[in-house]
Parts: sequence; structure tokens; C-alpha cells
Amino acid sequence: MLELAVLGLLHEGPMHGYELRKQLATKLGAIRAAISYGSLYPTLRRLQAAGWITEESGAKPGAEAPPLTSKRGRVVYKITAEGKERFQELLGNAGPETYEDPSFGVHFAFFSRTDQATRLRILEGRRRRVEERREGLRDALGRAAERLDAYTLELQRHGLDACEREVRWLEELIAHERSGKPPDVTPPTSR
Amino acid sequence: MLELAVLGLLHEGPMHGYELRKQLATKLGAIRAAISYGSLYPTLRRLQAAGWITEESGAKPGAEAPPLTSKRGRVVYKITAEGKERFQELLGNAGPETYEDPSFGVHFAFFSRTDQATRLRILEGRRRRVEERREGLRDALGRAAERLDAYTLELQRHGLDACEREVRWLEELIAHERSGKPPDVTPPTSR
DNA sequence: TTTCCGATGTATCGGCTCGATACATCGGGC
DNA sequence: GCCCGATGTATCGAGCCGATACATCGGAAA
Repeated sequence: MLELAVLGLLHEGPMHGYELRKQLATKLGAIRAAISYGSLYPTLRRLQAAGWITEESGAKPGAEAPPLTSKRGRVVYKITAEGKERFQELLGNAGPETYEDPSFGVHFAFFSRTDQATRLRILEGRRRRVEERREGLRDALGRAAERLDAYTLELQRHGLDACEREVRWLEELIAHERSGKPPDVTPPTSR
Repeated sequence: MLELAVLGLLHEGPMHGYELRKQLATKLGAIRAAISYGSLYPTLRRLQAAGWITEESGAKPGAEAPPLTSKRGRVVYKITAEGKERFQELLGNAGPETYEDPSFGVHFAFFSRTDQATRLRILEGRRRRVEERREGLRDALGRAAERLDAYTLELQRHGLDACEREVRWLEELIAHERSGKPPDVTPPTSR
């Protein structure tokens, strides 16, 4: 999940870890408040070991040359050609078949880099999963209503409401997507 | 998080792992579809090592005596007195200060075993966290609106909507809680 | 001026949870 | 008699998190 997000951000330009985390926070702010460094740095290692990204030690040879920090300078990461391929591959793969799947949000956040057919496939997959969960909650509210206390039932109702709302949201997105007109997408400094 | 849920369920009677997972699925259905065995069994080990629960090997000395399974019979877990104390302690502790905190739902699901003051404290804590997240998303939508593409913005809007909805839900619950009248709580076979 | 603090920055560690997998039994339908 | 789905216990590797450590830098307060 982080793999996709990191590749997606580095696709827009080289960055060091701290900056990556901040960008992640705004780009994925709707999914998760912030990414832990305990996840980020190991992910960067994995990506580097796999050859998807490379490390460029801080001091650029260009304009502002002074090595910004004396000891252990900032490490700038850059996506490779293989990394871009990997990114496209990950964009197409739907996440696991669970409702709690956090990767849907990541996929969605990078929809402006995804072709319409894939967008539709991902949206419909998500809809199916949310619908399944919705049915499960409806059953639970109907079947075992007497065996659960009022608070638990209230929680289920709230969960059911959230599911119904998300399904409607997805329906709108799917309809909009099918209508051919992709929304006014302004790809962020797409290069 | 699982610790609280398992203690809460075993509080209502002894159970073996498989049954525990099923009960968990209905009780926490609004939080998480199902709990992985890869989480459940290690949790049972931890609880047992800490002395919160004990293991009663399957065959009861009572009526249906035949050892239900020949090899490796089902293992029935039972909460201890210390376990009940621990459960009450956990009920009072609010989870971490994050929005994604899954333990809020678990706390809520066991509200019928919680005193009203604690219920209010937990609800207000949750409200504060969701409000903070809501403000963060509002800022992001206002401030960096031009720097993000249409899909990312749509995702943020949906997240913001969910936050506002949850705050309203919490407001209602808090008002109801403050009005003194605890909802028609029917504690499930409280013993 | 010195001191202190918050932002910037990299990194590890233990612990929890997940999905996949393995293995075994039981009851019922074909 | 056979197979299959539900029941049942259990482990493994991997991902992610929160806590923690350490270090620098600019500016505000003292």
C-alpha cells in the first residue's frame, strides 16, 4: 500500500523522506492522517532493493551547493524506469477482497494517472465489497437484533449508514465515469 | 484492541477460539468484518500468560462427556477474576490519540458494561479527534485546493463529509447520554 | 547574547495484525 | 462409500504502527 503511494509521489519528482511524509499526509489525508517513519523508511529500503527507486545523496552539484546538513545529510530518492513500470502495474491491481482495504483510497488518489477502464474496474470492485458488507450488517441488524445490546446495535446502524452512503458515492462516481467525461483533471506537474 | 474485545466476550461465558471468532464477527461487525486467527491465537496466548484467562481442555466432566474430538480437542477459554479487573481497566482507558483508532468501536460495543461518566469521556474524546481531523481536511481543501487533482479533492471531500457526519452522530449520542436516560440497554446474559 | 524550543531530518525496535497456509474431524447429501 | 463444507487449532512471514533516539537549524524569548 505504501509502495504504491511512495512510487506515485516520487513519480512527480525526487524527494527525501521527511518531505515524502508531508506530501503523503496531504495527498492521502483522506485515508490516513500520517504515515509512520517505522513504515516509510523500511518501504524505501524495499523499493531501493527492488530497484524501483535510487538514492541520490543530498548535495546537488547545481545551484545551492552547500551540503545542507554536515553529518548524515538528507537522502533524496528518485524513481527509476522500472519503478515507473511497477507503479503502472500496481495501479491496475485491485487490493485484497476486504472492506477495510486501505489501498482503495491510494488507488483513487492516483486516478488521474489511471486509464478510464481501470478506474471503472476499481470503482466497481470497491462497490461490490461495500455492498457485501452492507448486506452483512443488514442481516446482523435483522437477524440477531435481540441478542445484541442497544449500543452495539447503534454501532451497527452507524456502520450500515456509512456503507449506504459510500455505495451512493461510488454510484455517482461510476455514472460520471461512464458518461465519458473525465472530471477536470489537472495532473499535478505530470512529467 | 483484541485484548479488550476477547476479555469482553469471555466475560459473558467460556468459549473456544472458533466460537470466539464468530462472536467477534457479529459483535464487532461494524468495526471489522472478521478477526484473523493469526491475531486471535497469539492474543489468547498473551492473555493466558498474563493470567487474565485460563484454559479448560474441552471435555467437560458433566453431561456430554465424550471427548468431542479425538486428537487435539477444542480448547475452551475462561476469564479469571484478574481478567475481569483488567477488562474494567481497559474499558476506562481511551485509545491512542489517532483518528484511525479502531479501539473506539470496541469500547463503544461494550458501553453497556461502562458507567455513564466513562461513556461521556470516551465519546467526547472521540469527538475531539474527529473534529481535529475534520479541520485538517477543511484546511487541506481550502489551502492546497489548486495543488491537488480533481480525484484527490473528491476523496478529501468524501472524507470530510464522513467526519462531519460522525461528529453529528457523536453529538446526538453525547446529548442523549447527558440527558441521563441511558438507552434501553439489555445486557447480553450479564453474569 | 545566550538559551531554549519547535521544525527539519534519518533511523531502529518491539509488538500487533493480517493473509496464506497446513492439518484434522465431523455431519450430511449424493 | 465418497466428497465437501463447516468446525476447529495453529504457525509463518511480512507490513505497519507508536515510541524512541539522535542531530541540526532558525528564530523567539530571556
